[in-house]
Amino acid sequence: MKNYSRQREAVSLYIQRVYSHPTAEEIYKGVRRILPNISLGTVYRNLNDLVKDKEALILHIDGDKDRYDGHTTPHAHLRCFNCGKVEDVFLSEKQIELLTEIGGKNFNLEYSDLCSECKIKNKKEK
Amino acid sequence: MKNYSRQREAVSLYIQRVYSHPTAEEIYKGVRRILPNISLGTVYRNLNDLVKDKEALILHIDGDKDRYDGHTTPHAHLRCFNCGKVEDVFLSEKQIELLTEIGGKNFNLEYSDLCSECKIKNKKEK
DNA sequence: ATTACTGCAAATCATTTGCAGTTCG
DNA sequence: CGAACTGCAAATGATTTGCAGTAAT
Repeated sequence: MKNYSRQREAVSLYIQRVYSHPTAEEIYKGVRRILPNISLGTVYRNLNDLVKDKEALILHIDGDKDRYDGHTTPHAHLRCFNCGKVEDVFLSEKQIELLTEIGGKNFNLEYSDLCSECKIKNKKEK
Repeated sequence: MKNYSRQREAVSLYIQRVYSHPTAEEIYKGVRRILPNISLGTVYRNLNDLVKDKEALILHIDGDKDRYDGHTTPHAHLRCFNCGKVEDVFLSEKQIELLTEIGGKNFNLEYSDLCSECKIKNKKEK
């Protein structure tokens, strides 16, 4: 039977509270403020469990460090090629329907572009 | 100035000829039949160059080994959760238009599902 | 001749894993 | 108690990199 440890709960809570698509290392740093003795290995183990239980998404966006997303309702991601940030891109019902038509329910859609912040900065510089 | 080595040409040719979305290791094995002394490091370096020059796509699909795709016209990918194969999913003009509307031209769309082959096997077993 | 590229082997570094001890039910 | 989980540190393995030599222009 499953054993919901304090460590798992803390990791789960952390990724639900945050919208920054953090790496394991970042989650580790954040959760350490609550559980100062948690180890990075435990963070990885719990993230993997959460992904298996479909309570989190793992994003293999740039081939560097993996990122995690505690929000599992369908949406897309935008990776900024200026600052590296990963931003959520929300989808309408119609868009979700069309994506599901192409290849099924389990889709993963990602873009590289400037994020909204860098787009604004970019305009000002002209 | 750029220097188009035999190694680069062989790697480029290989990924253009093949539709299997090979890993660097697989490309290395394939290219070694033509250039027996090529090294894995050189394969990686040339793949990275090809990606920079937009002559290839790099696919970070399952967080394991990266895969490479020599076909850069817009299409999606289906990763089979039974056999692991990565299959091309072709898109209509209309679908490409929709995807471009959501987040711009540089999109990357991927599904997990059974591939066409495993779907057929699955039906027979019923 | 000069610059770009190679093969080789070692380094890197994100992630996983083995183990002895701990916590949860 | 027994199973599931932890912290720690070491192992793993894909990818990158330094370097001395080679090839392309």
